[in-house]
Amino acid sequence: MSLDGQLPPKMRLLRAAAELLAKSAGAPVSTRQITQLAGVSAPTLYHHFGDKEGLFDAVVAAGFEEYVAGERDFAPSGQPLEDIRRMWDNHVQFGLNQPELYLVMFGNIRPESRPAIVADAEALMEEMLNKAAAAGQLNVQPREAARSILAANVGVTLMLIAEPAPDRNLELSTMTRDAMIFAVSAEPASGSAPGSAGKSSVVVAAIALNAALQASHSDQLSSSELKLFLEWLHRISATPAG
Amino acid sequence: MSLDGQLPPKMRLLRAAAELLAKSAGAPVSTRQITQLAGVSAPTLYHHFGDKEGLFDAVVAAGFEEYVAGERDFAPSGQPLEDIRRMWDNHVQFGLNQPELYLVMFGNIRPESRPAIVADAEALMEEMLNKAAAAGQLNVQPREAARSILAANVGVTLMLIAEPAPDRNLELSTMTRDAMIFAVSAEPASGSAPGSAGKSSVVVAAIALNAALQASHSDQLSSSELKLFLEWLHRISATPAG
DNA sequence: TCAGTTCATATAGCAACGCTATAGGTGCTA
DNA sequence: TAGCACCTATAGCGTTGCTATATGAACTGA
Repeated sequence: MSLDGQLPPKMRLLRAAAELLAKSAGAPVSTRQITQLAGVSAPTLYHHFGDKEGLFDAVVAAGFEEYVAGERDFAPSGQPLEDIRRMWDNHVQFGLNQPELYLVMFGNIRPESRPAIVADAEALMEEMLNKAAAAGQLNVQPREAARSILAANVGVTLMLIAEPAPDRNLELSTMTRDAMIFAVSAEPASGSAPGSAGKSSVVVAAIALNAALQASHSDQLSSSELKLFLEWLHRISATPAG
Repeated sequence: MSLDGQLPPKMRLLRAAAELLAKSAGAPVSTRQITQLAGVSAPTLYHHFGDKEGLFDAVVAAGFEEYVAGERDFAPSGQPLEDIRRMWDNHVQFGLNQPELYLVMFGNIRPESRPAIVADAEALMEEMLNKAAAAGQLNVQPREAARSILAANVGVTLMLIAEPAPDRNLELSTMTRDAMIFAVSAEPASGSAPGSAGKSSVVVAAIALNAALQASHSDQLSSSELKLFLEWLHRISATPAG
């Protein structure tokens, strides 16, 4: 019933709390559950963490270290904006992997206690944006860009967490990500996208449609179809909505 | 000590809960506090709302109605994208005015219960974006644009709530707002467009057409023409680039 | 070696919590 | 007036976060 008897009680409490929190689906986790799973009695918790909240803060801090480690993990690609994309995706993935922890970290932020984490997360992203700025790829100050991108990143992740897992559509993330990165960048990562793996499928679809229509050789639509298609388009776009 | 004795107990409970929640700064609010402030005894709460959570859900529902009313309040400017800006600002202001309520509404969303509110908020924004799409001002589908904009809007609002009030810099909001709106809008301010190097006017028109057709008032195309058009569009956008 | 001190854990229990079994009062309709 | 819903209150159950107090283990200095 209890977690490994070998670890010190402090660690066992941390792991028990994290485990129960992850499984709790939002329901409150009691100190009695935690201490029982840790194989420890009540006062031990208060000796080490002072508070229930203190314990949860420690869990959050541990989770945040894991987050930071993940954000630093990959090798820099040499293209700062591409690295920002990876940081974004990594952030989203962290949230989806540990939704309860994420909700505590970013969903419950109140002015009196939490923003230290937010500030650190911002600093992490700002660090990367500084490289982009140095390379002349930014049209706003790195700090503002970092705050803006992180805010959008958090919002997207919360939205995805709110959706039932089977319905989750990660295109929301890639689309918002690319919109934000483009908005702060000085030069559009234009058509010849470097390592074009990162392009959103919306853009791909748009380019595909464009190409199909421009090229009269399209084998998707016959030339007569195309002619009709364009005629309809014209008819409709010349008409006020309604 | 008790709220107006004239209102029915159900209302008094709602108001007491809302008031205590607003003042609580994140600390939990007990049913005993609520019932005492409402001048009512414990079982009354459970008679009307079943649960503590039921009461809080009712508070949230009331808050959401207020939010929706605010989002519909202003007269349409005739420029859909300008209206989207106002919706964004209104959203942020709502969050800053009632941070505790907002955190419950958007900061604690879990897949099992909450997303109804998110879906409604998305629908609200999608409604406005449909007008933009019909006017040919969008380069993505209104639903995707609404989800993306709302996600960023929520993220920004949470970030601003997390900051101590004196330090709040609303430029984070305006900057992110304009970035998102620009990213989904069809008309680049100048030069080349987002990630697009050429989101052609054909694409924009196609999206506009799609929006107009969804509204189904269209007498511009016969229903058979419409069906064919949508089939072509689907064929084309399902085609890999190049 | 051994008292003194500090650290770490346990027993037992308090006040406050969410909630409910039960019953009494009120205003209808017949 | 009887009967019946509806609404509210008294009292109390089990659980919660937390603590007053005590016990054992490990280190310290003389």
